[in-house]
Amino acid sequence: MTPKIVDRATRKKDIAQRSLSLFAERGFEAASMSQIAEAVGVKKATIYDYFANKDELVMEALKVWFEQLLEGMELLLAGTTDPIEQLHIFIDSSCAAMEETFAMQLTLSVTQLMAKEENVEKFQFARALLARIRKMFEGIMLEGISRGVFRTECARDVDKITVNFLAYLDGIGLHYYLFGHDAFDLKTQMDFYLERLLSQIVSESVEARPADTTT
Amino acid sequence: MTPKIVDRATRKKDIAQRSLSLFAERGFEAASMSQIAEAVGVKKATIYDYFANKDELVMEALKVWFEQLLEGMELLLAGTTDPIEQLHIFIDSSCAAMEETFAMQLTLSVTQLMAKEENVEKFQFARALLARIRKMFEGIMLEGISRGVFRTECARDVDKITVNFLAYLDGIGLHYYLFGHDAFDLKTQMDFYLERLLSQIVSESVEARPADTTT
DNA sequence: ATCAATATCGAATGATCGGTCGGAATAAAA
DNA sequence: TTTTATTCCGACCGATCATTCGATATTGAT
Repeated sequence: MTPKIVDRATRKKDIAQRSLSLFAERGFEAASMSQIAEAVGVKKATIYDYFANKDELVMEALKVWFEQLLEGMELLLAGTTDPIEQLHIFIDSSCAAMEETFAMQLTLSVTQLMAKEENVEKFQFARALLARIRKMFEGIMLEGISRGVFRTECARDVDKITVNFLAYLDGIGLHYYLFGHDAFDLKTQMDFYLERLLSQIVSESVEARPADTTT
Repeated sequence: MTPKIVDRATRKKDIAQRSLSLFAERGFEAASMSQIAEAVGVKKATIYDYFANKDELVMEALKVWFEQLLEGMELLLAGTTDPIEQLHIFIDSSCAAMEETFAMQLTLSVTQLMAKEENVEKFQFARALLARIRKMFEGIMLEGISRGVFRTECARDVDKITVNFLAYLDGIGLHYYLFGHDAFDLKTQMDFYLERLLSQIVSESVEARPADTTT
C-alpha cells in the first residue's frame, strides 16, 4: 500500500525549505519554477506533484521561514525574565537577523507580495505573525511596568511605543540593507534607539543602579 | 526640417509621468509594456521610439516622481525658519505622502528594484536623493542647535538622530501601508515619535515656553 | 518474480513577455 | 503639389513563463 516510503508532508516542507535561498536571491516573482527546481534539486514537474501552483509553494516556504524566526526569538527571550535585558535581546537578535542579507532579501520579497491588493487575504497569516511579535514586545513592557522597572505612566503609551518600536526596527533594517552597510553601523543605531527609549521609560529608582529583578 | 512639432524631451517626460500610476498599481516588474502603453494612451511600439527599453522608462519615471516630491518638501520647509516648526512640517508632509497609497506603492516598487544587486549602480541617484533629504534634516537640527533651541549636547548625536529619524519614517509608513489603516493612526504615531524626540533635544530654556526664534 | 502504487521526470502547451521593423499617417518645407 | 522628416503603430519575433500529462523508474507487498 505504501511502496515508496516518502512522507509527503515532510517532503513538502523540505522542498519549501530548500526553495528559500533562491527566493531570497531572486525574489518570489522573479524566481522561475525552473530555477526553483534546480535550486531544490528536483525537476520542475516534481514540484507540481507536491504543490498545486507556484503561489502555494511560495506561501509554504514563507510559513516555514517565519516559524523558524519566531521560535528562535521566543527561545532567546525565555532565557531571562528581566525586561530591560529582554529588550536588549529583542534588539540584538533583530540586528543579527538584519545583518544577513538573506533575511532582508526575503523580507523585501514578502513585502512586495503583501502589497498586492489581490493578496490581502492570503497574507492574514503574516499579519497574525506581526501580532505575535507585538504581543511579545507588549508583554515585556507590561511586565516591566508591573515589576516597577518601567514607569507606571508608560502604561497608557504602551500601544504607541510598541507600534513605533516595531516600525523603527523594520525601517532601520530596510535602510541598512538598501543604503549600504558603510552608511552607518546597524548595531550602534539600534542601541542608540534603545538607549533613548529606556531613558524615557525606565523608572528613576532603577535608573540609578544597574538592572535589578527585585521589586 | 521639423514637420511635426513634438518636443521629444517634453513628450518623453510626459510618457514617463503617465506611466507612474500603473507602476504604482502593479509594480515596476509586473507592469508589462502592453499595460503601460495602454495606461499611457499610446501603442507599445511608440514607447520604444522614446525609450531604449523598459528600464530606461522606469528610471525616467522614477526621476520625475522623486523630483516632484523633493521640490514639494523643500518648498514647505522654506515657509518657516523655526526648527521645531520645520520638524513638524517634515513629519506632517511625510504623513500626508504616506497616506496616499499611490506613493507607498511606488516606494515599495522602488525598494524592490533597488534591492536587486545588478541595479546597485543604476540607483545611485536614489541614494543621492536620500542624501539630500538627510541634509535637509541635519540642517534643521544644526540650525536648531546654533539658535539655542536644541541642546548643544545634541551636536555629537545629530548623525545618529538623523539616521534613526529617517529610518523610523520609512518604517512607520511601511507598517501603515502593509498592516492596514485600521491598525493604528499614522498621524498620532508620528506625532508621538516627534514629541518624544523633542522632549529629549529641545533645550530647557525653550521647553518651558512655546517655540521662540530669538536666541 | 510479479504486481501495483507511488515518485519522478521529459517533453510539450498556450500565454505572455520585452523588443523589432517596415510602413501608414501627418505636416512643415519646397 | 510634391518632397521629406517625423510620429505613430500593426504585426510579428524568439524567449521564457507557469502548468500539464503520459511515460518511466522505483520499491514495498504478495
